[in-house]
Amino acid sequence: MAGPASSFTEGWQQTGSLLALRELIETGRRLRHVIARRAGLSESHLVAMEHLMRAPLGPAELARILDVSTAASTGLVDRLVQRGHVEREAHEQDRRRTQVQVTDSGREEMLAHLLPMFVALDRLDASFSDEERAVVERYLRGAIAALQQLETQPPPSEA
Amino acid sequence: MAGPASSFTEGWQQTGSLLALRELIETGRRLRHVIARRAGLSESHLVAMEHLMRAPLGPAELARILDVSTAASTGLVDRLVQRGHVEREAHEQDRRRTQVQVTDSGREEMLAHLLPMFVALDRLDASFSDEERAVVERYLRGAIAALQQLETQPPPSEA
DNA sequence: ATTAGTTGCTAAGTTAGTTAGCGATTGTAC
DNA sequence: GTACAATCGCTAACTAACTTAGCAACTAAT
Repeated sequence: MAGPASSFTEGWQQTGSLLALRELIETGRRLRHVIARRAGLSESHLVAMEHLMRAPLGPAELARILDVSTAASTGLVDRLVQRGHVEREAHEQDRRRTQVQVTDSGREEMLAHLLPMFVALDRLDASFSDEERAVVERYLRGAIAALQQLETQPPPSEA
Repeated sequence: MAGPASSFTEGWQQTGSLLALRELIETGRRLRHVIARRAGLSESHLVAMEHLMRAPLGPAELARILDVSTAASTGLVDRLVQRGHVEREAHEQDRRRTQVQVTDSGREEMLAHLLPMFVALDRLDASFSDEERAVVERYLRGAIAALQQLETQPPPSEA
């Protein structure tokens, strides 16, 4: 006998855009997994490198971003240092801290893996008009906001 | 000195929709991580359950979908059986195979975690017109196709 | 000056993956 | 029909990446 949640989803009519949205998230996850494998990295390493390429971070900041313990973050940074992808540097003002900085060679190697995806998506994006892109952006921003809200609040069943 | 890939991305103009697209993929990844944690599952378990809720699968099929070894797939199914989420059943025609079937309670528990996301995205989707949704779907399908193509072909640097 | 909190690490342990190999079974070639 | 190849799903031994607990050095707050 199906429970209430199963009954809900059985009767649920999903639009093409909604199905495509969920499939995109799943495809993005799979591609990241494939890229990590090609790069010889774990997915955590890949995500960490993507963040570090934006700006240097401390291991504790990285731990918070990746939602892992500081011990795990230390280990992860150790492995990225071993590969020559990043370097640890002393913090200018706070002697407790270090700054993890991506090396030039690390950045180049990461981009060699990520660029095909950037280029492919850029090409798709360029094939839409400004008006169309505005609609798409509004939809995607709405989806991002909805998902982000769920990250921080517990589901209704926890009451 | 920046390499060629770094120089490319430095000069790269990204549109709002392109930035939103990449941020959506990242937010989807984070939310899946959070949902897995809340459910007390690893991300592999969560992905496996999502697939099994669509249709029963054999451990070897699951291994291919998840891109893990059959040994890992066996272990994963073992743990899902231990939690009462799935059951193994003999295959009707092929005595080598088993079918992994989601239990009613497993399905209910998974949906309790996933439903808030479904509902939130459904609500967003409903706030767009048919014409707008058509544009969004075309964009998302294009993005999915582009990403799927990259899963199967090596990047240009491997030549 | 003292207390509270943060940073980043080590140690010991756990989880979930890997590779190698195997028996049972099915599929293919002859 | 027989022999061989391929597939399925598992076990064993090992590895990678995480966890919790705890610590010294340092900064923030009082």
